[in-house]
Amino acid sequence: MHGMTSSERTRPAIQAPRARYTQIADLLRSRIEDEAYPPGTAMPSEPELAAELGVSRVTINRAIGLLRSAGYVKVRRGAGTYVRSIPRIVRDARGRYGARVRGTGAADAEAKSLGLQPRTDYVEIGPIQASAEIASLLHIRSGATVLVRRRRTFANDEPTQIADSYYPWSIAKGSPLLEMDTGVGGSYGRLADMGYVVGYFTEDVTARIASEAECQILDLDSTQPVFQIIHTAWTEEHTPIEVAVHVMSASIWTLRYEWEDQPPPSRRR
Amino acid sequence: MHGMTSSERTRPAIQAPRARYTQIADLLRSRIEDEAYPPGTAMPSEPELAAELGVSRVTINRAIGLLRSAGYVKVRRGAGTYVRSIPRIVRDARGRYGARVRGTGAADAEAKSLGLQPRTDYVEIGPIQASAEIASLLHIRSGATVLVRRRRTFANDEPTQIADSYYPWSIAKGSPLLEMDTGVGGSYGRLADMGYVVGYFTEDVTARIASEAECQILDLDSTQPVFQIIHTAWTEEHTPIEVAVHVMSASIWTLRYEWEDQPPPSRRR
DNA sequence: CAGTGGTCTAGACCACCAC
DNA sequence: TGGTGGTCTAGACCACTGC
Repeated sequence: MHGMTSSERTRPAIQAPRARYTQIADLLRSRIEDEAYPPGTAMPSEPELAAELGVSRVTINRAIGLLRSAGYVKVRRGAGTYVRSIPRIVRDARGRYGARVRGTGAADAEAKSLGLQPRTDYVEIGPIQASAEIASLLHIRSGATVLVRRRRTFANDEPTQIADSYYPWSIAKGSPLLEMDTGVGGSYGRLADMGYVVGYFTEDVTARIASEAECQILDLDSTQPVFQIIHTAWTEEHTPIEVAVHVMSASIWTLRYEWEDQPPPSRRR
Repeated sequence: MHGMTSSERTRPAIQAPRARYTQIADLLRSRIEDEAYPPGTAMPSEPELAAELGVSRVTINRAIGLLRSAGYVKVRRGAGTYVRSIPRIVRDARGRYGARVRGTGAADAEAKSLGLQPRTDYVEIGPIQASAEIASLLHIRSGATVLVRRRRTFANDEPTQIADSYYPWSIAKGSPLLEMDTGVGGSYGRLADMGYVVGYFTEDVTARIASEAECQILDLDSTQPVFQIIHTAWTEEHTPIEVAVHVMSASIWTLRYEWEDQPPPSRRR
């Protein structure tokens, strides 16, 4: 079919039962893994690939869409499609929030351990009205005032994470939590100073396709999956004192958890 | 543009800077959330929607592709596109593996608590050659023999999870782990009988687009994200005695973790 | 057999980037 | 200004479903 004659043996067989665009995605993926297209370099343009493989540009575009979802390539509009080169970052929940290691920079430490240049930007620190969801997580009434600390973290100037923390205003009002630098021991240190000692943490992890806003902030494609972590710090008396919502690209991060094998505590939430 | 005259006010405005297919996806999503398209029912066909919204069928198809990725709808080839109705299932890692609660059915208990009809199928139980990855996780040499137990779990006959557990053959050989029913206390109970007592667990969580094989087994679209959990059971002496790989649809599951706030143990892996 | 969604193409227009 | 990717369309063919 389609004028395919003697070239049948020389060009890769993009035919047959499986959809062409999936076969092409597999082919391009293998070229990336073999470093025929090395990390950081531009792939051939879509018209070039279309000509090489004997399909329309739309089909190439769709194949590349699969590679984008999987995080293999990143498109720069008008400039070309580039092979990605960021290694995975491990987020060790327990180490991260372990009493010893705390500081301003759990995320920064993770990035640095991989030889990446970390940075954290604060976007907003101040009181707001709690959304229904945040209020429910903090066990306060919807619309009550909460302190929000919105941060963005970067590795080699590439955005890696959105992290928004919320505290009941009754706790945060007039405290060092309103400052950008919360000092030695970080926000949990300051909470402890005020008598709110963390007893345990919970995290609820979901994964979903990134929203449009998240794509903007994290520089993701609109078809890439993200992790959303709802992190809650509880006192021993089972009062939530902080809720943090983290959103991060799933293709960059691995989440690590660790726990002892023992009967769960008598508390039940 | 495009023959749009007096109907401009009556039909939704699909125009303007944003791509049409994203606007259409938003529109359809809101109709699903408002139950204009109730759960379990068929959406209008693609040609119908194309006529209603004044766009080509390809554009409708692309919009529906977004809803599929997000798990809002499920397509039955040749029959139509149906609104999804499965609730989220929470997987509490600690409770799940807590020494008290163990049995054959952690996944089953989770499903049952939501009023869903659980089922677990065993696909394979027997010795195989370890892949490089599994061997590395079990701290044995690549190609060594391991016992694999491959299971599939279901809720209301819909597949929810792939779970493959691996044990060093030196431990598993001739043991009750070769049986389908491992009895009271499950596989960890039998390991303990043999002197391999679990000290702690680790889980490495990633999320990615489902592979073709996983789409088949889990009845997913090829653009939907899945969780992959690498679960390892360790003795107090830091020897891995079981590795389990779980793959599950991200749009169905929420993963829950909980831990005490204390300095991490001295061990470091 | 008619209707459904899956895929593909050629051609087109656009916004954006780099030169 | 030319090249890049983003999007859209009309028309087509296909496999599959259900009657």
